[in-house]
Amino acid sequence: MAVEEDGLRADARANRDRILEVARKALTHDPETPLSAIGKAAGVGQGTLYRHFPTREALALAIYREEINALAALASTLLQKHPPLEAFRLWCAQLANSSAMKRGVAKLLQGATSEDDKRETYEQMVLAVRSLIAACEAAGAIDTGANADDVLMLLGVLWQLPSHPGRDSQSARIIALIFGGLGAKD
Amino acid sequence: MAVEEDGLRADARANRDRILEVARKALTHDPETPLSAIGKAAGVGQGTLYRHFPTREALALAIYREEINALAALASTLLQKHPPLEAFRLWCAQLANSSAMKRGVAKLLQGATSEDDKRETYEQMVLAVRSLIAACEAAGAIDTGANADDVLMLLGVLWQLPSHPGRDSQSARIIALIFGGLGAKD
DNA sequence: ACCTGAACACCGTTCAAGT
DNA sequence: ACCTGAACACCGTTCAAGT
Repeated sequence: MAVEEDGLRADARANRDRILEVARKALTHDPETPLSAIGKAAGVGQGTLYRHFPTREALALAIYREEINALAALASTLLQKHPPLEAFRLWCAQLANSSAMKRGVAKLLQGATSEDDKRETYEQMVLAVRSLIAACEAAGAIDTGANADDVLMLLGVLWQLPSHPGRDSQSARIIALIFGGLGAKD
Repeated sequence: MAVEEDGLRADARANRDRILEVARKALTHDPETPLSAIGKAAGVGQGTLYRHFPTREALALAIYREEINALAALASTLLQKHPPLEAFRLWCAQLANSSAMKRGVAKLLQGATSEDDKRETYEQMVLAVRSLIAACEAAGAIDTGANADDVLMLLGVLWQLPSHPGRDSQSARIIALIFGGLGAKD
């Protein structure tokens, strides 16, 4: 009767979820928390942690996947409720604020094209940016010809900004710079 | 009679130089080369390596410091020989091509403001960008009010680009985007 | 089919002994 | 004043034994 959404046995799924929950808190507090400490805090053996997430990177990816999925989905939502350029701006602001992931995912945007699960996550983000660009172009709100990969690369610096007093205003300035590069008509 | 340029004993200086030389090759080949392997390859004991460079980051910083100094110095050289906007463009192109450092220094631009030696290196780069911006503004070649930290942050992605077939053209596109954001008149 | 936890390997860090 | 290299500590990874 148990619903097995992903073919995992119930206890395995429970372990997986518990690891993710513990790891999210631990890694946002200190990105270099020993995996052994996470395993212990989650109450699972070393082997269990390692089987679910073969590497530290795989663990980080699993943690942030939901958050990235939500961001990607947000693009079309915003496009339905707002004029294209406004939607794009709101999306960028949201991206800058999704500080939970911070530098954890910055690496994804770097060597992104290597492994499969990385590529998949990265592609979602590119598609979101591409749809926002396309809508703005169609509305004549920005110049044509912008490359989604390039823009995402630049937006990626918003995740690399250290958290300091002027962080929010710096984000705003950087977004304004990028929109200027896109030829945004405001 | 020995000239001690930095107060180091002759053998200590020789060791330091040898470590840097070996480390440069090893780390550009594989950024995660064990420090112990570098020590062995340089023919020094573990303790010697560790005393000269207390952390992996300190070693990387020492390696790239010359290269960064050269880049920073290049700004004023270019400004003397070319119109401001042209100088800025050439400088960015050079920055994109200084691939020897690649991702090694990308971290510097992130949490840059933490330790002292990092800050010093980072400041050099900011000053270079600031001088280029100021010259362009004075010549009316770009809009006024751009923030050097922001621009350097964006230029930093040029160091994060993975090396793939279209890398050079992507660099050029990204630079063009940034210059568009600056309001460059071409 | 999945878990545990001891065992192993590796690497960064220290430090007593040397020159 | 600087170096060596063995010793230590820590952490990622594996695997035989369990349920």
